[in-house]
Amino acid sequence: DVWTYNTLVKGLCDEGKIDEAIRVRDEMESLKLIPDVVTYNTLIDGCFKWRGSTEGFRLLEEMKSRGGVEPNAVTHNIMVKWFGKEGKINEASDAVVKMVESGVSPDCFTYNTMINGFCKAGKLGEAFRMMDEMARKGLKPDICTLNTMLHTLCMEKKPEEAYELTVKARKRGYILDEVTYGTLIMGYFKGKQEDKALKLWEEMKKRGIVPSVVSYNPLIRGLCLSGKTDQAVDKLNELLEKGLVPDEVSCNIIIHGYCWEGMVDKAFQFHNKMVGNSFKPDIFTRNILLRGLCRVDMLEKAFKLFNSWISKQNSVDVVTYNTMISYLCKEGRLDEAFDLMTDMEVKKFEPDQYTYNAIVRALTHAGRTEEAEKFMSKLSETGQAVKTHDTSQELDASSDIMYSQQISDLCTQGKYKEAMKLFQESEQKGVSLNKYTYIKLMDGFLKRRKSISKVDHAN
DNA sequence: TTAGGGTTAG
Repeated sequence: DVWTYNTLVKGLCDEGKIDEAIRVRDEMESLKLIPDVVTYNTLIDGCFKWRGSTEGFRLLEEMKSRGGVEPNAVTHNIMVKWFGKEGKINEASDAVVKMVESGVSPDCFTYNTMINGFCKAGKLGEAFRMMDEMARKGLKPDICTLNTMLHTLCMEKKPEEAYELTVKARKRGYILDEVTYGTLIMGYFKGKQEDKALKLWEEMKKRGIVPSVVSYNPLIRGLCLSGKTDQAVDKLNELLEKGLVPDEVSCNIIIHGYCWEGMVDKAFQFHNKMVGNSFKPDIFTRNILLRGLCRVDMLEKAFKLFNSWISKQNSVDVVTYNTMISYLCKEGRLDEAFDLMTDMEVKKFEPDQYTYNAIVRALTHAGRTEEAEKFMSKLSETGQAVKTHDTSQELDASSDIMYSQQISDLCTQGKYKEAMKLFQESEQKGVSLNKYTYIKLMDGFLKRRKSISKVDHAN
């Protein structure tokens, strides 16, 4: 029946076999089994993932015209997700507006997707506005919302604050999961607090959470970051002993660890061993190994590998090109770097800030300042120029402190509504609040959630 | 049966 076929479609989409998945849809039609909204949602999501947005939109249209199926909340959430992933946060917001217009209410999924998008785009303020809206609509922030915010804090190297938040969250009834701990572990390693990370690993197990690759990978990555790749391998073996299967990410982490320590031979040895163990090297693996070779000055060997990949479909990307270009630049082999840049453009890979940065630095170093300036302007055209301060943000620092202080105070007094109002005002003025203020606001949201739960129970 | 949080490269 339709469910059986939908399951098949999902399986094919997961493996990236979109053409086959579409053929299954056609087969359904010929058997007079009408593809439903689930069939199309699965196909649309798969298309966005493997074929990009153009194909995704085409299928969305096809769903309405050919299938006569109307988009539901899941369809809209898929759109919001992919806009967010592409960093098109405005389009994502528009998608939510469209969703409302077509009579579908944004749900917890929608909000979490948007919040994640804003966090990834570095727009923490917008993320908080979303959380506020969510609360106003009576939707409770859940463990995914919390994990998203934790991730953002950890990326900002504030693992302590993230941890404090989880302590409070647990007191308020949140059940922390493996993702929570994996995120915190990553955060502590990032903050060079290995001991705390390891303590959390134990705490997680003590609380009855059985680790899988989801939490093993951050631990393994952390050990590699601390220059303890051999210990990381021990953890990988521990994972194997438990009957768990390391994924591509786990293997790439270890390979990167060895390369980082300059042990390229060991990296290749491990790579070869794991390939025999059903590990499928991907674009990450190739880029890691390539950079590893370049770092120890084995540029010619790197070139040999690079040339062997370049003719194959999907074997290289802009990172691969940039790796070669930047090491050529370091060696002062500018002409070859330019050749590669031309080649990448022919192959439809857009040079980005890394490409231009490498070229500009090499040109400056060679005293070719005029050419360097020409590329500088190209760099700014990419819209991802080297970090310069936005002058509009350069307000008097005292107003930052003032707003932060006042918002924190209001939170302490439990006046979250007023705190939010002031927060919105600060956003409009472009004031940057300190991290502590964000913590206080988050804490406020958790408290609000608790009071909502209480009402639920009372009802 | 479909959608959200985490882990990998420059």
